[in-house]
Amino acid sequence: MRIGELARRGGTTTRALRYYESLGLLPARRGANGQREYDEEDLRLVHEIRSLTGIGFALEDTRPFVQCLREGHTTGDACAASVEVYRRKLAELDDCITRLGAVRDQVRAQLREAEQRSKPCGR
Amino acid sequence: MRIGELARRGGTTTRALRYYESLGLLPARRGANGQREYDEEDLRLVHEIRSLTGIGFALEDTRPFVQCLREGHTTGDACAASVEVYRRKLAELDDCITRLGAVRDQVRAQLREAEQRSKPCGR
DNA sequence: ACTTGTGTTGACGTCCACGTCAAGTCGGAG
DNA sequence: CTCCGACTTGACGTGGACGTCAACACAAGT
Repeated sequence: MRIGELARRGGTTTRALRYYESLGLLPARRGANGQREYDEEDLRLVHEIRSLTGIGFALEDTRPFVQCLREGHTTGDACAASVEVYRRKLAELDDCITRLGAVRDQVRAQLREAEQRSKPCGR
Repeated sequence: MRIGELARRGGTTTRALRYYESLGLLPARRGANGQREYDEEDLRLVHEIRSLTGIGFALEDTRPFVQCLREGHTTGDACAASVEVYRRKLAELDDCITRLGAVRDQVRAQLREAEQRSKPCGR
């Protein structure tokens, strides 16, 4: 299959796929005419990349997962490096959520305070 | 006072202050030699901007607060537009936290699953 | 033969909040 | 006068994940 079909079936764009290739994330075989040639395996890789980035993973973070699939594992997270990324992301997420929660509380407090000042008179 | 002092006292850099000016956020008067001239009022504005961006507000979001102070109010959030930004940010934060929480749970589940697969054999 | 669709590469644009660098100007101290 | 620090402007870089455009080649359908 060519890049257009892979893009459609993978839920992305040809531009993104060429970009992935430029990062060495998704190298492509070339046909006689120089066009990129992909197979069903590549479609799996694209799905893996998309589902991970969709979750909020950076492209670099998807590399171990893709590598893992390419090594023949049935899932991208069957390798230690992928699991490590999970762990790191989880820690990042926890941290981020905690910080955002604190900020939210702070903004909430400021908002209440501002509202109090604006209508301190009856009711 | 000149830009260097304002930067030091405001806890930022001269580069940032010039950038704020380029955005029309913090216009500066100019002395005879063309140098930017600031006063204590500007320092307050800088503090307002810094404390808001420090919380995670975008520079554009600080505009109503700065404007509010410039209109003579004692706090930047004394104006309706500022309060509106509070509300919007609060909603954004809640939304963001919710989504991140869902992602975290998802990653957690995937992690557990991957760990199960890796050592399904006793203990 | 012609058009349409799909492919190719490369380069530049986007968003955000500045950092960094270059080359020059200005004021005051010694 | 010289030197230093502070100031000026402008241009380019950063990171992430592509979007957009140019200019071209190739294949299939009518």
